[in-house]
Amino acid sequence: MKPSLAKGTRDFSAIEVQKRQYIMNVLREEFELRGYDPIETPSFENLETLTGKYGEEGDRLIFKILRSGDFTSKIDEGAWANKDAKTLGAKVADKALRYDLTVPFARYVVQHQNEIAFPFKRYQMQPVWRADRPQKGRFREFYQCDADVVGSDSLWQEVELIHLYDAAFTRLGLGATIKVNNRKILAGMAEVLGISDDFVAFTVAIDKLDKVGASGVLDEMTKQGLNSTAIATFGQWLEAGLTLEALSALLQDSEEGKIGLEEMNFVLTNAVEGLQDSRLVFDFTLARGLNYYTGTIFEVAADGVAMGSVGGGGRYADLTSIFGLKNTSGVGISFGLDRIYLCLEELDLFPEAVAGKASILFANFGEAEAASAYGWVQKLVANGVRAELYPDAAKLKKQFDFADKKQVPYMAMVGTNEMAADAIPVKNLATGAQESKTLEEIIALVRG
RNA sequence: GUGAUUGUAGCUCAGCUGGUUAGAGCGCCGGAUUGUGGUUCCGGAGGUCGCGGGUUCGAACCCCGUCUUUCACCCCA
Repeated sequence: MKPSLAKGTRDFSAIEVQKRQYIMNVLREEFELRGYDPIETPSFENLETLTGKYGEEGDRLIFKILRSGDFTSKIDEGAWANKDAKTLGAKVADKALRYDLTVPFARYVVQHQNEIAFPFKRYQMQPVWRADRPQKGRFREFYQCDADVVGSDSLWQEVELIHLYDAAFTRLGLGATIKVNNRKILAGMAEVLGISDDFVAFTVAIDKLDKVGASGVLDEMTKQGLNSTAIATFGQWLEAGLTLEALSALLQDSEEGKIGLEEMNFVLTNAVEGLQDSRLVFDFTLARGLNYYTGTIFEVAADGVAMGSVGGGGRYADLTSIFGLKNTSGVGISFGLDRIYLCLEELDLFPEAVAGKASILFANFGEAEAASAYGWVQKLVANGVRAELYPDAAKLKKQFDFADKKQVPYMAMVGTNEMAADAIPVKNLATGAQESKTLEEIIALVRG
């Protein structure tokens, strides 16, 4: 059988894992500095925990897990004959791989509500799965690194999360534009236009502004069947420019819209203080597809790279109520590890040091010599120096080739003459220089 | 889900208009060279031409289906 990977998945080799760990270490430090604690949840959940949380499109992209028993007996003939995928799906599968980290987190909070102290701040770095078609920067298995707070309505949380984004991307050296909006502003616009019932279609159209332009957005709205006078009015708004100032006049008659603007102003004025390298911009076209967002929403684009968003998030006032915990508002952000990786790679921003540390390989000259060499290896390892013995008494050429390929910088030669010696020949493989060294000298040399 | 695109040795790729036994470079294994590598030279192994069907005297090449790759749309990190 020919080995191959499942669609949209990847293997990670040593250097890639090291680079990924570098990113995760930065994120972990920034999370923990601000009081977020780590949790983990299972890779799969009950199907009903996940369905209906991500919108229609999202439901389609959930990876379902086939029931392990005799699922065929649970299907009645009528449903099978109708080929109704939705009903059949629930019969055939009752578990699913997690689609994001937010919904499992909401489930976690409700289930552990008596053990945790609110406001509860957690971070989580785990893979998620989506049954999407792969393309640039899009995989079917990828990592999200999330920070969320639940149990506080305070807008200071939003401010902190913006600073968290800024601090992380600044440290990674990745120029980032943090776009923010507020769902209540969008809702207010729909309300004033009298198209609240078509809110989703409205946001989908608006979201395309930078891609298709103003006329494209209006065409899209027409295609979605929105009220034509509303579309015309919105066209005038677009022409005049939808700044925060303009919106405060336009949304006078919407209570929700006014609240949204208030919130947005608070977040913006407080978040610009102490911002490092990232740009923070209000973007009224930012909508986000996940339908559990209710207030502030975030999205981060990396500067200088053509890549989808490298992060996103927002406030969800009521996500836990689906699981039975009311009046508990949460807000959180997500870092897209895989896309951040691609950006850092493309812009050549990984530091040299992520590659493996220095180490030393002991050549194997035979049974007795190997035993002596292994004694050296043990002493070095005990002193925190990466050392290993070549396991077989192979030809030296082969042992050197191995060291080269593994990029081991030093090789030690414990031959018959050195078996009892206090100092042994150590060769620098890059320069070819060879010198006799004691244990202390080797420790100093390899540690650099 | 829609529309394109890709698949030949471990890797990167040639392979003419359909015509004998499908090639190269790199890598791998062995030797020149039994305790000092990277160079060089010599030899060797390695291929169901993604898979299934069809057309043809004959298919890596043409047709259909399918899987896979990459890209765009939708949506998203």
